[in-house]
Amino acid sequence: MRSRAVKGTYDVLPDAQPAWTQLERAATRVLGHAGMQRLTTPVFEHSEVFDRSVGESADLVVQKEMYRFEDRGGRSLTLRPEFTAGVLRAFVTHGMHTWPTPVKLWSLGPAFRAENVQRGRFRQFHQLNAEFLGLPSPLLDAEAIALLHDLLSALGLSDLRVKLGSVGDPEDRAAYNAYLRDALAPHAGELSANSRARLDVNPMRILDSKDESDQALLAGLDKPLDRLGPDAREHLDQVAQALSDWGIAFDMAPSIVRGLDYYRRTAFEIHAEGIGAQSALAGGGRYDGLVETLGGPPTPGIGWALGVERVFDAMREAGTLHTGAAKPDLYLVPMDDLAVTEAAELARSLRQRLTVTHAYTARKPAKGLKDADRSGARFAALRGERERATGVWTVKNLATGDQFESTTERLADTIDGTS
RNA sequence: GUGGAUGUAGCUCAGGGGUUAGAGCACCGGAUUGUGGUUCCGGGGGCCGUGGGUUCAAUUCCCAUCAUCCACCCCA
Repeated sequence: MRSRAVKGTYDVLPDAQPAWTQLERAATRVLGHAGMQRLTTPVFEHSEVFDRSVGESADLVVQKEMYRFEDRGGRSLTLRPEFTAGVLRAFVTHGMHTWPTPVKLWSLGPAFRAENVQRGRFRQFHQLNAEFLGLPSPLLDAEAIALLHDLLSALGLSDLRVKLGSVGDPEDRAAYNAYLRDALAPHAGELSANSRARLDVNPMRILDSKDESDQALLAGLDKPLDRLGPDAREHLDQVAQALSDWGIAFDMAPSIVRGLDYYRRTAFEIHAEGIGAQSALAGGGRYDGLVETLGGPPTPGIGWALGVERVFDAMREAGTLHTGAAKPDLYLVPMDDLAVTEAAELARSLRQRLTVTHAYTARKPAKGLKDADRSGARFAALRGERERATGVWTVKNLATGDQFESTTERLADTIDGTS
């Protein structure tokens, strides 16, 4: 029995819970005000859902890094490595194409990838995901990016870099891949091993390489953005125009690419400084055609996912992350056995209005007040023979040291009014 | 899969081939049989990650292994 969480997983202790509340509230407000609705889907799906969405040319690693298992009925199931496929599966399952367009959904929860861990990267990690379905309009792309930006701002993050690009339409991508392949093939021997493998499968991914000689070879070549078809170019320009109109700063990213096949046209990422090598807080893109792949009607869509752990990391750097376990309003200290019963009963009745905890055994006042202090309570109320004689509790404001007596009937009012 | 760093108390860490391994914080008790935080005193807690090797002797040195962190890789 190893008393340690599985590699790449972690416990969210009471002290860290407020951050999750903070995130959930911000999302509910910012996304909710845009008419987005919350959707919760299962953490696992039939493996086929992810296989179909991932596509054929995606790196084999993508397959390898999925947590996949057989259940007792022999079904192949997979823990979701991302949200999009499951959300779109639900879109199809529930016939959401008949809902008013666009359908705008957000989700929050864990996802799973069997990767090696490092700062900002876990095996069970969490994403806040958003999908905007049913319209090809560039306005929807801009809205998606703006909402992501607004949500991060609401969380206190201002030092952000928005990178906007486009992977083009499928035919643009095919043409660009062919161009890259032709241009690089004569220099295949100079490419890194990884990039050489990609030359066949998905040459665009070579743009992601950090290898210096790879980048040197790429330096003189056109970027995907240089070779967009007129439609994709027009789409990107309109997204950029909308963002500019709305005052959202961004950088054009000429060589932004995606590992998955289903992306087309708009692709974007948001990065933060100061949180280590894994600096991408969120990323997304347009995936017209994916719903169809999953068995639904042809439906355009765009979406993004925000990495919760990385966002918390950035918020910690920015000093905007909420921390601290919840503390009671009042801590009751029984000073004899009869008072123990009285404290339990009083706590129960006061809990309609206040957060109340108490000692479960008789305590000397010094110990009881120490307990109260450690609980973080604002007030302590003590009860012994002396109080019982007059039907009161001795109440002490633990911050100021002020002390007074109060009947059980008035206790809640007294403390409410003093806070 | 690769590289580097680190594994000693609940936490953060110091130490060092030689008898019972230390500090701060935290925890428990006492000073305090009706008053917390500050202070003082005392106490409980450790297969010094694991296995092997060298040695009269290993927590210390060596090797392996596992784990953690950071980075590479990868990144839906």
